[in-house]
Amino acid sequence: MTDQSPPEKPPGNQPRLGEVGLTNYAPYLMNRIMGRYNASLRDEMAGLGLTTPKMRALAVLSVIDGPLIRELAVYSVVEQSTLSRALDQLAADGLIRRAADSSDSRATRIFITDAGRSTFDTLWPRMAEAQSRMFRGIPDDERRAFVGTLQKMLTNIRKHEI
Amino acid sequence: MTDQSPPEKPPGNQPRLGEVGLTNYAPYLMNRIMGRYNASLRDEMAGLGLTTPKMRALAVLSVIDGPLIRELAVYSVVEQSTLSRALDQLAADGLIRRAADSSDSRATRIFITDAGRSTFDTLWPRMAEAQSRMFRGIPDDERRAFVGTLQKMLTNIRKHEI
DNA sequence: CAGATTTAAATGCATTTGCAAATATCCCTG
DNA sequence: CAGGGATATTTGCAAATGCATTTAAATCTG
Repeated sequence: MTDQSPPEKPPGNQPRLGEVGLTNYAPYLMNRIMGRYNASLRDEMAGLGLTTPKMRALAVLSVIDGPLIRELAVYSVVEQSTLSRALDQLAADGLIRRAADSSDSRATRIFITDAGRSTFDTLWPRMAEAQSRMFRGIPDDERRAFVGTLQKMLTNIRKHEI
Repeated sequence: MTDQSPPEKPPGNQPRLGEVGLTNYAPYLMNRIMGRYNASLRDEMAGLGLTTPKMRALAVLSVIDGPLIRELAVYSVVEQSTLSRALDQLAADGLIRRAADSSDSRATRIFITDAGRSTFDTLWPRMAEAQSRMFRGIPDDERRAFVGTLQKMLTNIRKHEI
């Protein structure tokens, strides 16, 4: 990849970040916003004995019933090995339950317990608040359009994912 | 904040995540998209001896000249202690330079070196590509609106930040 | 202006992370 | 149906992370 090799795609040379500016580079803005969102929940989670991976797993499990661990890893955006250990802790705390898959004995399905659901229910209002704060002063239709764009983006990056 | 205390805002009780659905909860979508974006750059960065914190610091420094470390931490979305150590490595590799602030001898300002700029220039095309991939098939005006909303969101969460 | 308080940055340390390898099982091919 | 990959999950281990503390310097207060 030397300075002389032609770019892979036609669009010519990319503008420099300096020209785009940080605040016009979407991934930067998104990382910054999510950094704050995640940090704002950390304290609340710590009070419930949860970490980010544990919370994300619970959140997904509150919506999706009995996924495989590898599916849960994708949905909850947590590395598989990290998730494996997070699940150990959640199981030890009785918030989830591992169950052997009926047709594939390599696989494990994860189910949230009543205790897990109740823990998540304690946390959810804070997550909803955090979202409201993010969107404060942004009209509903703009918000809807924004989420619509996010959904398209997820489809784009999902190529080889679940 | 018990179940009886009135909510801060009129909208009554928050809907459950189950009702909203993961794919209508913006923070979930954003975390998932950024997880993929960050992962897609990790290999490229590893080849340049960079980690996510180091890359973020370089990216910000390519745009903002000589910030204080604490400012750089905010802009680059990296914990101050993590950044401190990332800067050690970047300095050892000659990609940045620490310089005592002239008016406050507690403070340190960080400057990117030519080598640092050139390393970042190698990485930037991949970052730009990653962004293009995210936005594939999304029309320009929708993209602009999306970034506009992100900027509003950044303002919202920025309350006590820089 | 002395003492208390705040602020900037670095560091100690226990925990967390993620890559790579190990383990167990499944599936495909000849 | 045996053997050679795939695939699901866990685990070993070194490195990275982040909280809390330390150090040093600035600023506020009476």
